[in-house]
Amino acid sequence: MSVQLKDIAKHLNISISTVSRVINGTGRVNKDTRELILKTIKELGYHPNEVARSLKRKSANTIGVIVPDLSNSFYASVIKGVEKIASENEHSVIVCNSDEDIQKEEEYVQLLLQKQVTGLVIATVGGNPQLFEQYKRSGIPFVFIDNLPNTQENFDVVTIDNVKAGYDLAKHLVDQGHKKLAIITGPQNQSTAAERLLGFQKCLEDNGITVHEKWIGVGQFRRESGYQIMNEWLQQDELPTAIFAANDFLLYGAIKAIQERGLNVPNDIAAVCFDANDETGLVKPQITSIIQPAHMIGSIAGDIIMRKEKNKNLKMFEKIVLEPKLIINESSQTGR
Amino acid sequence: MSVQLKDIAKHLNISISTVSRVINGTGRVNKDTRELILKTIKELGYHPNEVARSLKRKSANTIGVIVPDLSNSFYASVIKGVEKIASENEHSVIVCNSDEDIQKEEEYVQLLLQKQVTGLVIATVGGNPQLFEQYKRSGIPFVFIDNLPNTQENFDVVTIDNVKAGYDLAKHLVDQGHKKLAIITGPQNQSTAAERLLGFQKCLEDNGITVHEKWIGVGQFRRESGYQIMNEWLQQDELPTAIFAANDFLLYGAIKAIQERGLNVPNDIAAVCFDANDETGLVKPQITSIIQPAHMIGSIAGDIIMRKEKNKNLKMFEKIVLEPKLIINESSQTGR
DNA sequence: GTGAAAGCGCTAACAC
DNA sequence: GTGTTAGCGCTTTCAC
Repeated sequence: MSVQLKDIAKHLNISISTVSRVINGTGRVNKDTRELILKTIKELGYHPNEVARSLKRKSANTIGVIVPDLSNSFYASVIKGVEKIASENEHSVIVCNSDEDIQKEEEYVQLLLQKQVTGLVIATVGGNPQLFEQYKRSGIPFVFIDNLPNTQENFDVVTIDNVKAGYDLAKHLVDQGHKKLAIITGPQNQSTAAERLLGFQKCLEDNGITVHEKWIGVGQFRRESGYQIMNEWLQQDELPTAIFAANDFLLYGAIKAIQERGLNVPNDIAAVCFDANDETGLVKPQITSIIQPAHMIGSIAGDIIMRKEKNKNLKMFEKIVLEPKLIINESSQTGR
Repeated sequence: MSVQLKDIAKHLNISISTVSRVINGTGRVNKDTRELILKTIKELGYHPNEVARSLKRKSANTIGVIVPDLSNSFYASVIKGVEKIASENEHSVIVCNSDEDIQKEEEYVQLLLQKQVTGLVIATVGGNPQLFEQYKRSGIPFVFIDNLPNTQENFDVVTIDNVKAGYDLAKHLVDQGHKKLAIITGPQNQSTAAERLLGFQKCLEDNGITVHEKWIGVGQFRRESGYQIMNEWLQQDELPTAIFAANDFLLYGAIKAIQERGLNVPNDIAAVCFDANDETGLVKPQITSIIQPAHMIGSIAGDIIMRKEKNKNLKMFEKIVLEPKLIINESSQTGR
């Protein structure tokens, strides 16, 4: 039962629309009545019902964000980036955690669409391309970050060149003299996982190094996967001299396995990965890593949505490819 | 223009209300027409407009969450906990990041209220008590986590006993023989910061140890604060033998300062803190820390809101105090 | 078992 | 400069 437009109108014996006008700053209103209205708004503590506004406006002035893992600092930064743009434009952000579950992801997309979001920023975990094409017809802008949809359709995209970054990261290991390289990557229906693998393979081929099937590990983007895959390798006779992980959690798991075996990183096995953002500053060994401009990815994605909202008939799709940084650290510098 | 109720009604030459009935499963509808309706809903790809529903329902079926820092894994876990309960109850979650800024926090509270959220989970950074009392009259449940509002009013609260936890953590250092203890805590208008300090002081007093004013550092809950405060101490003649930090970021910053000085943790200076959740498993030294049941805090907070939604006239406030765990690790075990 | 109609709180023509 | 009114898309009485 909060106070609403009609209450303050009644209170002043004027019409509801005049009040609406001063609230929205639209149309001309007599200066004195404006003052009076503003005053009683304060007094009565009126706040507009955003749901009613959204219904009228046909937009909730909200950006929806779907990420696979809220605990991952990369996504946390992306979200902060989106939020910055959103709040600058008086929009809010609904954050959803798909938990790397395609089903959950689809449900959230549906829900956000039903909530009439202005736009959607999504790091898909391999959702059905046909579904995305169908959503596209809703006219609500989808901006893909991180993982791209497996489709020929045009979509807005903000990402890095994962093939190239994978190549560069592998090249760094090759330059250190490594010939026995293993890779731990994520689900192959996630483009990041597939492309980073591709870059890795390409680099090895270009440098005349064999890519061993047995040293291509595929798991979820989680510590447990990295741990488990590494453990299997550690039980074999021949060990790789360097590990390339497609994200940080995979590598943390792998390193745990390596260390439990009494081996040292990097002296026994070197290690590199994507997205090792050390929030603590105390991770040992410090990880050589590809660092994506996460905050910028989020803010650009937010910008695209804002731009499309302002210019509805803008039928254009942007593919923004950002430059990541290769940070070289202990974990790839063999002491020998 | 997406398909809506009237489209599928028109398509079948029946009334809008019948369609609404089958969608909501309310009232009796002829079995055949029901089937038919369900079928065309599929065909035409109808999805209800949640905003319209929310307006009618006067609730957005959404839980709002405001946290000071999305990058903090403690809050990330809390959010996951809230989200779990929300999705079990077909609600969604709006996440807002106040960035430890009271102004931003207030704006977000206002916004969420306007968005007609079902309830609000908030880790306040010291918002105005009168404001909270005013919000309370809105009838929308506020559940406080982590930091409590500085007011006598009753509110729902899910937290730990920070005084006791602070006491226990300090006691651990005392038991290790430390007599020269320093504390780095957060803004004193955040109850966690104040209460952890209180517990620390109480413990020292109980054990006949002087609490030195000069070794009480107050900053933001950030790495930079910890770094800066520790650096100042390091420039003095006398050094503490142990550092107690009110959260993990503060301690990471302090340790950085200590290590840059060429000193060792824990051999030169022992260190403990709250909330050191090591997501990587590679933080060295491993931190002795009070670990809160973050996921549970979130899910209980969500539960309270769901309960209050179901039972509107439930005029009762719950104060849930959970037990944290004290995890003893390297950082407090002096080698001598 | 079904339909007509009111209304959720707001905005924006359109009249005056 | 101000008021009247028609919706936004849905749910829900109330008739029939």
